[in-house]
Amino acid sequence: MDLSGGNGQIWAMSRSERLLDLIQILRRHRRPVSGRTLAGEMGVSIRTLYRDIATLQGQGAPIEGEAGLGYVLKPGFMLPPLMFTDEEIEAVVLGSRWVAKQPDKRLSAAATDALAKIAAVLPDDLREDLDATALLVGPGAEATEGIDLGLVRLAIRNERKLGFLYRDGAGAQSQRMVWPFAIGFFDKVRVLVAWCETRQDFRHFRADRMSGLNATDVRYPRRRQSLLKEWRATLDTTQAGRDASKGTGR
Amino acid sequence: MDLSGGNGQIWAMSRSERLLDLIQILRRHRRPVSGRTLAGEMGVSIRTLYRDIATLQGQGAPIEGEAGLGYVLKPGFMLPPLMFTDEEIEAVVLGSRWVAKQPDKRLSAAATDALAKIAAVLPDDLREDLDATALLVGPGAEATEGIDLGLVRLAIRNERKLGFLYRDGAGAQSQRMVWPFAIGFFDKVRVLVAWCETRQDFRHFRADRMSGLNATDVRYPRRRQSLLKEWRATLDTTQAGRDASKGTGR
DNA sequence: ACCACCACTGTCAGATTCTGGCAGCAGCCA
DNA sequence: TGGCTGCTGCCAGAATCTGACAGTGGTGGT
Repeated sequence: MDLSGGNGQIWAMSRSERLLDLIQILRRHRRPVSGRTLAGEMGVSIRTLYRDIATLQGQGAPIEGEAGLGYVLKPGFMLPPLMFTDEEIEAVVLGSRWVAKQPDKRLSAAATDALAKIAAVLPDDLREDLDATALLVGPGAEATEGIDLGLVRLAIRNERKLGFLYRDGAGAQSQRMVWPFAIGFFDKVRVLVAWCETRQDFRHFRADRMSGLNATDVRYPRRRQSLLKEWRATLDTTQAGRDASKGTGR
Repeated sequence: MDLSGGNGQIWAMSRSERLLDLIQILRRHRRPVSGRTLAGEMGVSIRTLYRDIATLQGQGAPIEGEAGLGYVLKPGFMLPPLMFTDEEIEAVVLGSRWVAKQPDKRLSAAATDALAKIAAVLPDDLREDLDATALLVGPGAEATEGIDLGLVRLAIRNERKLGFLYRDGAGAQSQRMVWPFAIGFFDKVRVLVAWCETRQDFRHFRADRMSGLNATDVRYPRRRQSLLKEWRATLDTTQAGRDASKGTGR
């Protein structure tokens, strides 16, 4: 039942579990960590730690060690072994293909890469099944947007202010400076959800009406999570819980 | 680089690799296989085989053994450890959420389950990132279909004939018997691609115009893969390669 | 009832692997 | 230069894995 998500069991780590833990620990520190520290945190000798690191690198984990500094895990994440139903894989692959067809180039490329990685480890028969089961959204949804949504996603992740020119439904232009915290993918259009400094309120902006994007380095003074929560609360009271996102299950 | 997709290396299997191999072997045989056979196929003693099976079961693998029969792996698949970029996970999760909002109940449920499994093993920070990054297609795409697309997918997977009533664009009704081999997910409508016995040609059918589904037990006399290939060839000559599906990247 | 076959468990010695400590080399920084 | 660090080779002891044997209980066929 547990599937090696085992964080905090009764200390009987069987190497392979320890390796996953190592990655988890590395993820937490984003600054270089010394081998000795890591070894201490895992209750293991330095020598063994070196061996573990080597093993992980051998498996493709992007861990980099530099003398005099320590270890850094390049952004990324190792998914432990997971059991999926045929239909679950089908769903995941179908979804990824949809994303791969989205206009957002960076996301699209990421989806393609993910697909390749998944396909690489799939048994042949299943791969063939999948090949046949999903022909994707063709031309239809290719809304053309003048801006790079990848930059917007970056701004969201780093909690930076974002400036741009917005043309509203009536065609009126206005200059905006906002605190972006979420993106909605709708049928034909993507929507940025943000706190608008100009209007001092939550606003959403259709990506195809935005232009002149200006990704600043200025961090906005709130936590993204709390903005999101607050915004959702707003929705609940005004729209009677029209769920915009159920999230990953919490 | 290789990531334990290692099939056929120079025999230095480190248990964990062997376990993955075991699952692969089990997948191939869909009828019950005796422990002795499995042990032989992996070049390992029966006792060890039993231990390996126990380990896998302990990790959540749906392997069932019955005395007098052998072992069966309930349909499903174990994904080995995989490295993903942040953006790749983002893409996969976003895609899965899209699928989760699709009208096809079974697929939708599968997507939700897959999401739960992925979310369960994600470190907290990443999970929060994802929570914020994708608000999904809201009401928009909920095309109502009178048929259960799950049945259609099943017929495709098992290569069974499918009967139904079709109402074409002009409103004319007709009874069809087809060999289904693919489903296309378009913007607002899902499309079944099949060889139509009535018309003796490839046809596609909008799901919202189908009714009176009759999933037969009769296997159609062609391989799904070859039908798919042939159909694609048709497309290439008539439509100058309007790609309907690039597949998993091979 | 009988038998062959099978899944499954316990035990135990030998093989295999893992681990920790030590020594040594090389790169980075002050 | 010295201190810190990554990294490798080596080796003995610890931990784990493996194979063989013995035994239990369930299933299907004759």
